[in-house]
Amino acid sequence: MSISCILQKSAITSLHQLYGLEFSEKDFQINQTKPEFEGDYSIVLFSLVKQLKLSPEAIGQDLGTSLVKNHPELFVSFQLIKGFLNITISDAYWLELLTKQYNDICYGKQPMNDKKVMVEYSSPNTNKPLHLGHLRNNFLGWSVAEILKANGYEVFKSCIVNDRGIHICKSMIAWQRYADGATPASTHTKGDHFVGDYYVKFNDAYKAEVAGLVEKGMPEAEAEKNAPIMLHTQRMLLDWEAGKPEVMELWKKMNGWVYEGFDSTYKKIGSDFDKTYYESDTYLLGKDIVNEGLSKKIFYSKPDGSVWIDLTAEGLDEKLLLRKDGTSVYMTQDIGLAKQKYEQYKIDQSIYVIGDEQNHHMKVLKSIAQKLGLPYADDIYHLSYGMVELPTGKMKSREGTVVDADDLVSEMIATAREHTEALGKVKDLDEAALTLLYETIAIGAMKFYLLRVDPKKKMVFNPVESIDFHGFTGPFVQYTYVRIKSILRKQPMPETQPLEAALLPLEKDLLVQLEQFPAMIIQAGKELNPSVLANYVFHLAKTFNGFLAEHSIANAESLEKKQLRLWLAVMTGNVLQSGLQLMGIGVPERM
RNA sequence: GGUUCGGUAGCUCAGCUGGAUAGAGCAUCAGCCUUCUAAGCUGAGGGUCAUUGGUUCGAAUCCAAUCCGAAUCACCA
Repeated sequence: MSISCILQKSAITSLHQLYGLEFSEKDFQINQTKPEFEGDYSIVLFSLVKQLKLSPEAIGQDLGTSLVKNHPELFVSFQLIKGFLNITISDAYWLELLTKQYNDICYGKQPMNDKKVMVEYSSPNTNKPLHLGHLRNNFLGWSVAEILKANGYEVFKSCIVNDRGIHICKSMIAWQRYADGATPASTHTKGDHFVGDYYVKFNDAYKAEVAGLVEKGMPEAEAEKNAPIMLHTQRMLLDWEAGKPEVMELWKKMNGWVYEGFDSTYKKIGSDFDKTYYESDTYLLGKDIVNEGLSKKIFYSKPDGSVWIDLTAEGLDEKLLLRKDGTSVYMTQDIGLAKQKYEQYKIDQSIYVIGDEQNHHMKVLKSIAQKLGLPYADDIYHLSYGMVELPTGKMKSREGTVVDADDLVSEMIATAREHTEALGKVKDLDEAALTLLYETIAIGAMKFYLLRVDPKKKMVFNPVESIDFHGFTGPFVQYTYVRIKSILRKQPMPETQPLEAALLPLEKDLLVQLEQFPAMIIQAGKELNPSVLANYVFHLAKTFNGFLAEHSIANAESLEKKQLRLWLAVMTGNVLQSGLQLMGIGVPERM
């Protein structure tokens, strides 16, 4: 239990002893004491005034005295300033924390809680390469999964690959028409980019055909429907659904190229999945649920045979679930897949990491599940994140302003190399170690940059700012870790002795922050928000650097101080490493 | 038009379950490398927390209205 929780519980007990009244956590707040005042944690007294009909000063005096009397080993003194009761925690408490936890790799991790969660993220289309938006999604999903693990959940990472449909046929048609047998290997192109290029070629050809038809006097809307290449593509989709061998073969071949490309990108950015679903396997799911809904009269048929649900009472609209020809739509298969996940993995919660443009869809999905009375309906959670924009505005594929994931990774690695070479601190490392180092820095910078903001909010990706390795960045935190490692390599650990000397303010600041790490993990898990950790880890690194500028470890005033500071360094290093790890960011030993 | 989300320093963002003089980073300016990695540290300037009203001992935070911006409201996925 964190010290602020202990303080709150103790205060509740003291208030009961003093005034005979029951209070709860909601009745008063505990804050960290502002640096300009003496003390570590503050109890805000105002909210108690009304209930106790006493002045804040009187309450503070009573409460402070009682706390110190009841727990002299924890609370050594108090100061009463305006309506704030500032409590000073004993050095013994902080020293004990350090002694017990300084070298515990698992510090901050919560015990297993028997709950199972699935986190679905990434969800690529197999007709184009991954871009910046996918990166935010991947980093978020992976990090949230790790954070949940640290909170004691059993977590399954899943991915649904959008590998079928009209858009996939588009690149297939274009390849048939224009590739003349070219392959990723023959053109030395990464498979997903190769296929993506044909998707672009399709759109160019389609546009040209539409323009041609319009020129001949056809209205635009009609031209869009009747362009030969589009009709051709639609025929191919029907052939695909009928399982026509040559279409299936082409489809498998081209998707294979894409997967090869995706695999190498995923490997580079450190994304992985416990289970991959393919839409080609799941797109027929959910039809049994439609029948169930019809028999329960939750769904209804229209005269043309299509099946709908009326959600107007929920403030939503009517939603189609089965077309008149009996084929299912996006929503139908999502309902089916939700059920499959629940049944296969016995999960208690299903988290979907999907952009906020699908808020409506996910709300409808959950609402349908609830209406059907499905047992897992309430456990469907949409982790909705905002779009990534550029300083010039939104990314638009039509205008070629989409930031490609692979390009970005290569640029970041190149920048990391430049920086590192310019500083010249690791000239003695061999080529393999250097390659690893550049990747660790580059990927760390990208992940930190995309995870440091609240996922719910849309964010601006500034290419210039993103390659800055100073300040509120991943490399800054990594660098702090590297400094710690460097010190620990050079300073032998003195023989352990009990710590008793009084803590200096900067030493205590560090301990106060280290003590908050478990609470941060819990908060990040509750909010499904890695930015909590990004902020925390940055502050901790900042505090450590400040501490290091002021106090020497090698030439500490005494052997005891040296041991204390080495332990502080070890623990700070561990916490930085764990915190970064929860964001998918690795730490180098040198940089 | 309906629904949802957002508006905090020049820029990017914290803070939002109400609490002390609103914080970081970048950018700008001024300092700090014969001692543990300067990808660092210290300091300065920079704010009508969109606007107005309300609730409260106390509001960036809660409520209402207004203004501005975004997403969405497909027999696409």
